[in-house]
Amino acid sequence: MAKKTKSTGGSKTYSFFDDVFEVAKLIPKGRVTSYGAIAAYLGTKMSARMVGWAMNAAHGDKKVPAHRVVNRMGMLTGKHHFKTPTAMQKSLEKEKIKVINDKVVDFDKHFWDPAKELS
DNA sequence: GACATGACGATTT
DNA sequence: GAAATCGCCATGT
Repeated sequence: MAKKTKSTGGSKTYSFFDDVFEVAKLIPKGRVTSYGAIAAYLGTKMSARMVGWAMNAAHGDKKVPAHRVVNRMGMLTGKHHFKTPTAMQKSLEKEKIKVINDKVVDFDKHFWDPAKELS
């Protein structure tokens, strides 16, 4: 995490947001993770809310697969923030991830824990 | 510069 | 067992 703190000259008060982006980008295809998992990986100081908020900021960064990040129950809570409400589900289905009722099927199987995978 | 709010989660009552 | 509350930091007004 935070390999290179862009804070330098970065007028944009970056911080852990950058880390969240990094982790999000590392999510393998066909896998999903939760806000809390990322938060736990970055540190207890991080709360799931911040991760979600970070994703909001990630809106401008196409490289950030926000569609692979869902809440603890595997629900696509942030789909409303996408260009279209169905873009998120569509993207997941494209990766063989079934989504029913805005919820990821077999979330446990598709769950990707950065703390373990990136350990 | 202070107040309110936001893609959540865990703990406590 | 369910509902209510706190925590956490950044952003926009």
